Amino acid sequence: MPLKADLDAIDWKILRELQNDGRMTNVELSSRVGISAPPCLRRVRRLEEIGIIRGYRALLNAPALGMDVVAFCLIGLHHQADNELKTFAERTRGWPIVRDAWMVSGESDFLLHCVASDLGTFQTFVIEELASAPNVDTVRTALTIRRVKDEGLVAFSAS
Amino acid sequence: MPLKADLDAIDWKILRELQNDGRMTNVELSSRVGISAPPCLRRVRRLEEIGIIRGYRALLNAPALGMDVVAFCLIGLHHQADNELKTFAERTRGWPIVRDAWMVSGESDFLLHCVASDLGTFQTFVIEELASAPNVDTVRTALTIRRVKDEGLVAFSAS
DNA sequence: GAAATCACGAAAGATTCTTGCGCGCGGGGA
DNA sequence: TCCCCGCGCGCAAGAATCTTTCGTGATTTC
Repeated sequence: MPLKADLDAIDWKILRELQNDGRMTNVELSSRVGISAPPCLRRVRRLEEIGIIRGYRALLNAPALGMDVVAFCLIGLHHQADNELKTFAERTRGWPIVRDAWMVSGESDFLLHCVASDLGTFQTFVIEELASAPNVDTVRTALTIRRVKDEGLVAFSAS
Repeated sequence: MPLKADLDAIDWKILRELQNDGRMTNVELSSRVGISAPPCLRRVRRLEEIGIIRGYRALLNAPALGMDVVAFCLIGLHHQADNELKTFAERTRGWPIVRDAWMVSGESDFLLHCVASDLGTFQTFVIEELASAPNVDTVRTALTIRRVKDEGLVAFSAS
């Protein structure tokens, strides 16, 4: 997985299109980026193989699935030694309510993106699991009201 | 977009599979969930039409694309009247560095997920755009060190 | 109990995927 | 300058997939 891959303008167009619609057919994609289907497919395969494209995901509507609570938690630990950080990171992977987690620098050590069916479930999780976990010092919570912007991870210029 | 759709066990399996691999072919998907291809495709189309599936997205490797800085910003506003919130929400949509944004309740009013090519770009954005924006009171920043967990938005039981 | 509704699965045509191959373009080296 | 080589595109064809149509069986409704 090279940290710097040489991508031309067509590669960037492919990435932009697949970030907007990851299920687009290859012929549609090739038409949009201006080449024929076979080289387009070869480029996509290459981008997958070198790790530029990490995978594909359906985006789900959490409220419609009965997941009414989306929240972020900022966690501060008592001790930030390397193995302590790894231990907590491993713990987050065992909590289904935690969907994404980041180790961060700043006022907190971890940021957790949480989804739960209702407020009671989330509060129980925060009190009985999160705040009770070893080495956890502070837990700050931000309940989401609504999503305001939802683009892919990488921005593309308007070319 | 009904808030409560009636989904059976097969629908849930479909959602789980497509959340893990949104580009899976329909025959592969139908095989995994245990039905034949035509009804499987009809179910996927239905899930898309009623808004359970919001779309599909390729997941990109930001560092490999020269995006070395991923950070979260917690924003507090001076005034939280409805039109003030809408104004700031609209502003976030015009900032390419901001990839996702949430309106939140708690100590802050907004949480921004930001991606930039380097620290200088990000700092310039924070100082000259974010903190300088009208009505912005506080800006707290958490630079990410690494991603610790990365699942889809919705958790599925092990069935 | 009869009729209607619903969803599944087989079959077939249309579309897409995937591979193999020939061509043209651009970059060294004699 | 000319030749050779490597790279990537696009055509074409076979394989796989998508998508629709239709018949059947199960469940529900009246």
